[in-house]
Amino acid sequence: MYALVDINNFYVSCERIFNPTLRNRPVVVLSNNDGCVISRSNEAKKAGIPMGAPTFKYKEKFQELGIQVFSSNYALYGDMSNRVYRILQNYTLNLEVYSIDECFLNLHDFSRHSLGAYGKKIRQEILQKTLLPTCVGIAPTKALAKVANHIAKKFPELKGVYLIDTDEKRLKALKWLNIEDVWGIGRQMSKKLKANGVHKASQFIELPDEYIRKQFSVVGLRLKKELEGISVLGLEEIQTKKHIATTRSFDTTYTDKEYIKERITTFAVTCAQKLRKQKSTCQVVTVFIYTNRFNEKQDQYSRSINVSMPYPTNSDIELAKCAQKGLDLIFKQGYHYKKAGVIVGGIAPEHGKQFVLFEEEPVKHRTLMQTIDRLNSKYGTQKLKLASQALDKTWKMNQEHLSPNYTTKWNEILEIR
DNA sequence: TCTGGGGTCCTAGGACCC
DNA sequence: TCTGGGGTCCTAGGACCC
Repeated sequence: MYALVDINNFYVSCERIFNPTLRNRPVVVLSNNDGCVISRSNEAKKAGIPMGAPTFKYKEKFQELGIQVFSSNYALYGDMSNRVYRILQNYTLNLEVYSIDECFLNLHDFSRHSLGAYGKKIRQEILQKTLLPTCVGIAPTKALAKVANHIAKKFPELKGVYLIDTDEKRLKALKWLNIEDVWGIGRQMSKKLKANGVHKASQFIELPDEYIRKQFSVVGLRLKKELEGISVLGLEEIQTKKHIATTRSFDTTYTDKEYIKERITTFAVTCAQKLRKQKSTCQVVTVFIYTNRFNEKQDQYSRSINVSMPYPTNSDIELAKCAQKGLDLIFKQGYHYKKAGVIVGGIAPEHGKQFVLFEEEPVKHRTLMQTIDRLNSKYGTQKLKLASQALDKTWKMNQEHLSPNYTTKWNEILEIR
């Protein structure tokens, strides 16, 4: 049996912990740059604020309805997430951190007769120790645990915990569940399914295997098995990432190559730092650029390219060089660029690097990078930069509604007091 | 004027091999 | 008139997730 523990309206709930006046009031949290809504309290959902609502279109509505608005505060959310996972680790080490606010637990060590009670206990402990409300869904497969969690969320009388442990309950749940709410069925798939008269999860599992395989590939087929109660998705405990990305939308569009080159360089450096932090190297750098897809009047252009390196590295200098080379290959003059990014792949551990026959990373880099990291951690991130990064500029995000870093910066809190 | 960022996995098609 | 079969690997693009 699997449990899915999911923190309710996570970012909003984090803001509420330290600001009790927000309780029972409509609250939303915005994305980077305050661009759009990415977390909503139940009150905000009821008020008709959709997920992904662009801030500029909803500003008046926020005011009208007295909705409290926050910029995203990842220092706070990341720290609260860690606290929750430390609690869960006391229950079992057999867990998969699925996202910042969701965690799968494998419950095979737990007594089958009291799974519901365990769910309640977990929920209660998290609430007591962090003030974060969660829902717990328990079922024989991960996809069904998702379903159970969804039910726990929708029916308050269940008090946040639902257990699917019989076929009867499973079928009842699937008859109730709308097809678009099934984990793994997104916009395209539900459109196709509804066009064929499939509106409920129960109808999906009645479709023949061959049909699902053909229309939705093995991914769809696996999902069918999972919903039938046959577990095919295991717990993915390994936490090594396959890609690490640093990407941003710009405040406005830019046509100047030098500007974009500077941004790309900084993204590459950030990727290198993320790699060093987790003691990894990479061997492929992907660079991409986009125009503004929302502006239909402008000519659209988007391209990405992979640049392979001769040896695995996590050096700022190597990655910056490589990313700049990639940009040179894809940049086209005359377009208005709105977004760019750098993604590194071919990730491997720093130690036990593969032996390279002809080329070696310059040894100097390793000690240089260690020094840079040390100075930056002492004097603030990005104090020490490469010359190809802009020295005079700091790229500030739009964050008009940022809350204090309650749990990680005590001096800030004391100042407020 | 103003629409996020960071991930995963799969498939199709092309280049290449013998 | 007639032009093989069976592979691998890589990339771009698309679907999905939170």
